Amino acid sequence: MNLQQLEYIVAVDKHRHFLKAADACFITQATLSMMIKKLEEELEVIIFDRSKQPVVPTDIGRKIIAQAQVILRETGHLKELAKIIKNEVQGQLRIGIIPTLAPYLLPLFLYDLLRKYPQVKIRISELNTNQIIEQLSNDLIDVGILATPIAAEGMKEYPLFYEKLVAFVSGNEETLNKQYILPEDIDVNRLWLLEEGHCLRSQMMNLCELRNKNTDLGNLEYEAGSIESLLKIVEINKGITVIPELAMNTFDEKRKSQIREFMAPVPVREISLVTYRHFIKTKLLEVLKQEITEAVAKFIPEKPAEQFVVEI
Amino acid sequence: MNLQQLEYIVAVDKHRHFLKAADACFITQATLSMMIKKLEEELEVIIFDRSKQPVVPTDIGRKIIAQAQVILRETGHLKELAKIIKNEVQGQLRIGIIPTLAPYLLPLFLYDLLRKYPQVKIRISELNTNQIIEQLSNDLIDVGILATPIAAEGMKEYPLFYEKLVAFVSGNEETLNKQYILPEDIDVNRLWLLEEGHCLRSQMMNLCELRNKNTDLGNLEYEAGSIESLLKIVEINKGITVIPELAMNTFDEKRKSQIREFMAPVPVREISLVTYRHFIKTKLLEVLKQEITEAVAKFIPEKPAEQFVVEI
DNA sequence: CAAGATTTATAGATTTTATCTATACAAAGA
DNA sequence: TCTTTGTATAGATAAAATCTATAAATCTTG
Repeated sequence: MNLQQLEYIVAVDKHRHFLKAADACFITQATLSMMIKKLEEELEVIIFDRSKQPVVPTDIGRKIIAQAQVILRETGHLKELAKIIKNEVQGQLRIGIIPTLAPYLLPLFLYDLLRKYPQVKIRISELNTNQIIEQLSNDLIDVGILATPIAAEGMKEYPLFYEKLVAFVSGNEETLNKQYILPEDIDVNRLWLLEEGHCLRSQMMNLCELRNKNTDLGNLEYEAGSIESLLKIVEINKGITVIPELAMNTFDEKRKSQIREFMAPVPVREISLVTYRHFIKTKLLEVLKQEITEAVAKFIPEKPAEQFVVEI
Repeated sequence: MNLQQLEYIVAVDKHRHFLKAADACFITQATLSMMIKKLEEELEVIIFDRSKQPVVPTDIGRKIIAQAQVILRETGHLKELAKIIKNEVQGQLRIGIIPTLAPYLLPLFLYDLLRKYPQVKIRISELNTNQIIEQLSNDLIDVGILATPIAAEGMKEYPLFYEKLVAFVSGNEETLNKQYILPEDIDVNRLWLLEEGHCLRSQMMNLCELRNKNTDLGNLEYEAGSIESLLKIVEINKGITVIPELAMNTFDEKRKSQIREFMAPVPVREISLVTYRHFIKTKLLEVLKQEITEAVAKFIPEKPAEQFVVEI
């Protein structure tokens, strides 16, 4: 017994004519006859009385056909279900995101996304790059939002946008006199860094060609835990730091005046969605990518003519 | 999509293991993988997350599997239904039966049959042989009970029993002196016949080698419409007639004393069930045959050593 | 009542699908 | 790193569904 045979008997019941039913099923009459005969043999029941014109179902046949219709209705439901479900954005998405991005990126899209897709449950963890990679591998999170490229086996990267790096300069710094600066303009001895583990720290070090150098401005030693801390230090004390573009979104005029952009080619960090091997929540990923890209486009409208991705 | 694929995903959901599920389905793991992949492609939905160990259905997969189980349950019902129905004796059976048999045969089995198979509806028409054949051809009745053989195209005969023909002799007839008689002993001029149309009439004529002879006993001309009429005439008047064995079932002693059996080979009439070409109520026919044969066996226990079927 | 039309069944060829064996690939454990 | 476990894939084979052509049966019509 198979679903087609059931369709065939329902068609014959409907048309009361083998040829018409066959046409309706897009098969030849010969095939229809054979398939129905086969079903009858399997069930050991005669479904149609072919001696009548038009053909009529037998008493038994009517019951079989009724049940066949139930089955076909249920298979219709299954197909419908699949169609609805696959287009429906739903389920849980566990996101890991680096701390230098989280407070600036998440507010840009999260609220809209949750309102637009009420069936989607999102769980966010602020993690540094290594933690994200580990948790992806152990299926503790579904997707990471972090700076790329990362050389990690089995990870897939989906670049979202390129975020400029800019300098944030203390009021009494010499660098502030220039409109555009070069990496070389940054005095590595006056550069404040994030604490160990932040990818932005290594990017800052790479940008300024700084290797394992202890940054020590006078009597203060401070490895900042967040960009906001970095900013505060520069403001209160002296020196310079490098921050990503989105961090200056909510800057007041005072802070804005302390920003200095780099001369072309502009250093940028590549921000990507990263998934591990057997990631299957493709629909959710697609939505996430779409929502982030859209939201970010409003804040990073123009792309510099020349840019280069700073290594991690 | 087909029923097997649904069975396969249900099996994988149950065993949470492709190889075990494949064994349970009596196929190889390769086939199972391919079939499930095919279903997933058709529905455009991923049903199982194979990266997990043991494999688990996806959120979507769980819903698909649940609906698959509904469908499989309904197909189970269909098979059950067929099994029950095909063993259940039910439906309407329209029987045509010759008048020389009806009042003697029907009481022997009809009541028991209806009680035994309450789902069976029986409609009986007393018809002569030609009417039965015509009504069978026109699907006005399903089965005939009559004397055979009949040479009619498309008819199928299922012999039930062989009914002896006996002589019923008036008290003042010479023939009564013999214990067993021969057809030649019957004076055709003293033989009462049934009216035209009864097969028993032609059988009587064939038995007595009588052709188109007007039977006329003195001043009475009477073509009887029933065996009971024949008996009454013989009793009241004189002469002789031929009746079938079952007609003497309810005879009192007086009547029994007027019966004379034929010497071997004993003339019998063959009583059969007759159906037309596309008869499909085979189960009902089987039951009818069984019930009649059983009932008649109680009244016609011994079969004569030598007998011959009288032609119609 | 024979000839043609209509309807379903059947035979044999062909295409499609399901299944198998063997092997690859991936992940986990020793 | 090697072995073990679990799933996927490739190619061959077996099974099935389907097709074309035609038969058989019935019905219609001149």
